[in-house]
Amino acid sequence: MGKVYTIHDIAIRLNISKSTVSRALRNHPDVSKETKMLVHDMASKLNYQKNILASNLASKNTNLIGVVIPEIARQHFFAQALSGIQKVAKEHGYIVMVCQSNEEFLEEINQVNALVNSRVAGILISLSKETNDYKHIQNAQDRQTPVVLFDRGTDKIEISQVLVDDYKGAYEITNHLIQQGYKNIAHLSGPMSLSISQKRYKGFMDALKDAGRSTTDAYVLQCDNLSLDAKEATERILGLKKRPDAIFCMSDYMAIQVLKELKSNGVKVPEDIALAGFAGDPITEIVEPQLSTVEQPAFDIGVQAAKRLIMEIETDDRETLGFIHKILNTNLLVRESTT
Amino acid sequence: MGKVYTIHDIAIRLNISKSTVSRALRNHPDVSKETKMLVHDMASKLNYQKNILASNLASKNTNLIGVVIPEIARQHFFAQALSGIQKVAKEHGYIVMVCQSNEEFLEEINQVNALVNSRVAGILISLSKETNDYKHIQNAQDRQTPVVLFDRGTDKIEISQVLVDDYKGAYEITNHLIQQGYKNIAHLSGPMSLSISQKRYKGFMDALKDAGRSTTDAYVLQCDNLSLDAKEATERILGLKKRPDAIFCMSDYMAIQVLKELKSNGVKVPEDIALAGFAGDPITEIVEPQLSTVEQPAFDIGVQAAKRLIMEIETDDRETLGFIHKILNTNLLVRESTT
DNA sequence: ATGAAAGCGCTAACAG
DNA sequence: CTGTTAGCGCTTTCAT
Repeated sequence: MGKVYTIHDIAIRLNISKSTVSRALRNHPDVSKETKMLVHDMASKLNYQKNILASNLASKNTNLIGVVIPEIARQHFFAQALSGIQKVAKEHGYIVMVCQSNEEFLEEINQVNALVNSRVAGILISLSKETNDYKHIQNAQDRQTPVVLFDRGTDKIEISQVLVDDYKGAYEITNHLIQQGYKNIAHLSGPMSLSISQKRYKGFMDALKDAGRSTTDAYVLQCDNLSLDAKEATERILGLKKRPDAIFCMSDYMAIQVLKELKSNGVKVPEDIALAGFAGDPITEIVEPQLSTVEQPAFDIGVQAAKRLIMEIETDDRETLGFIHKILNTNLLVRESTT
Repeated sequence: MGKVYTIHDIAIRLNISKSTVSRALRNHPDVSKETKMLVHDMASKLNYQKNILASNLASKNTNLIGVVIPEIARQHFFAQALSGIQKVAKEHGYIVMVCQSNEEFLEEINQVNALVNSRVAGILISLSKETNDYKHIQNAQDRQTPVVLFDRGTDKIEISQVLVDDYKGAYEITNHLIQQGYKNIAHLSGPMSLSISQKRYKGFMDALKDAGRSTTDAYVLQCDNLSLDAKEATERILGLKKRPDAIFCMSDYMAIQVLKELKSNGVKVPEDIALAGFAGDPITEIVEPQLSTVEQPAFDIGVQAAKRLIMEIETDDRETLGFIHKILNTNLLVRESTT
């Protein structure tokens, strides 16, 4: 039932001006030690809490960082990246607010706009798989809100991005499959609107090509959980007259589903079909057989992206700071499912 | 580089007053169709976006709901609950901002205070496992910010809570173990600061008692990942002279780790030792053997908690609305690991 | 070192 | 239906 006190209240009680209180509270050098003491004491006595809305409105800046990710759950990657973001944000005195786009374009637009309107200091986005238009992002930037993309980027607009070397990661694991002697490698790719799908697909194809394999008969299924889910895709693969002896899935999440489906069809991994994923989700270590995958530096992506965003927020010359593309390395994890 | 326009800008251009613009934008009935048209047109022409800070400051309310959860990842439960929260929030025009306490008390306090200071309309909290003092929550309520606890509650303060029937869930799965003929059931409990640990522990003990079992020699290990992690706990159990023939873990997360450890020690589940978890995490269906567990209505918890919070936010008589304790039912999932 | 005054961008009586 | 006038609670010149 407590009244909510303002600087006014404490100014009155101390018989000084609002301005002085405001300064004292922010530890402004122009305030005497004694006044500061008095103010702080009174503040804690009244349990004063600064109204951040008012503060931000007046000072025209906030300590909020908005994060928009496709989904918070299921993908261990985002959770990890988020931790990285939060670590850095905290160190620099920012609070992060997280929004989910649920992989929906319209929802992403909504969230971004809501964040901009809430006058966040900056925004970190990992694009939804439906996103193929970037006006909302452009718009945010135009409205002086720095934006940094992480993990899922685009070349269509000028913007800082912190990504993973998806191409190389896919290339390496495909190559590993080839080295292991698998002759007929299928690829379950993701929606091609996603940069990561494209790059992983390309890495896959190039690895085949470079090994002198025909890429024309490489069996690729685009699997986006809408028109085609992993379960169905697996069935199709199993139904092929020339059944692949290895499957490279563009994500661990897919790989897990495929594994489940293979098992329930009595197909042995890796004896009958080898299986590889992408992400480095901890679950790949738990399933049987353990899944080979491409480990991503998820936490570090978050860290780098947040650091860059904060730099863009705090610079006084955005113009000459420009944009960066940072590509982080992956790490091939060879496990039971491909050996 | 775009200038950021305000209602003032559009008022000037249209030669009307700010108030009318403000009203038109909010679709106030007192504004003529034509003016509304003009205003909206001009607004979109200038790409006007309302400054929510100013709006909220003036109207003294926000459309933000803060959520504080121990951790966003790893526990599928929270992700699910969050989805439920977001669904309801969206339906009612609220935006949710999510904060992690990382299971740390101090971090929880920080997050709650930050949310209150940002003048969120209300807060949903699932307590950290370190939390045993509730001043920060009391404080938020005192400052007119409704708070609802979900999943992890407490009886120490008067507050609305949406919980799961942990006691009954634990009782039932323990009973199932007993029915299956397991004679020596161990329990890996969680930190006793957590209401859910206590209730699950009690459910376990009572089930034994009611079956006429001696509870004094029931082997219970309190396992909080700090003083004792699941791996170590498993080793201890395996080292027992009178080795248990079943283990009931207070969480699926624990159960998975135990399972891993049992396997790596060549112990067969359920032949040598049966294993059960709690939560209904999808991972329990993926591991081998599939884990018996107690399914929680995670999404629904989120839904109910959010609904209640919004009710408390929007009521004009908080006093007589009072608090509620809502206990949702669980569902026993019997699978391979206990049969 | 402190105060007075203006204003951030919006909403909300109150008039008319 | 529209305009005028005050604020919301804080920051920020500009004086003193």
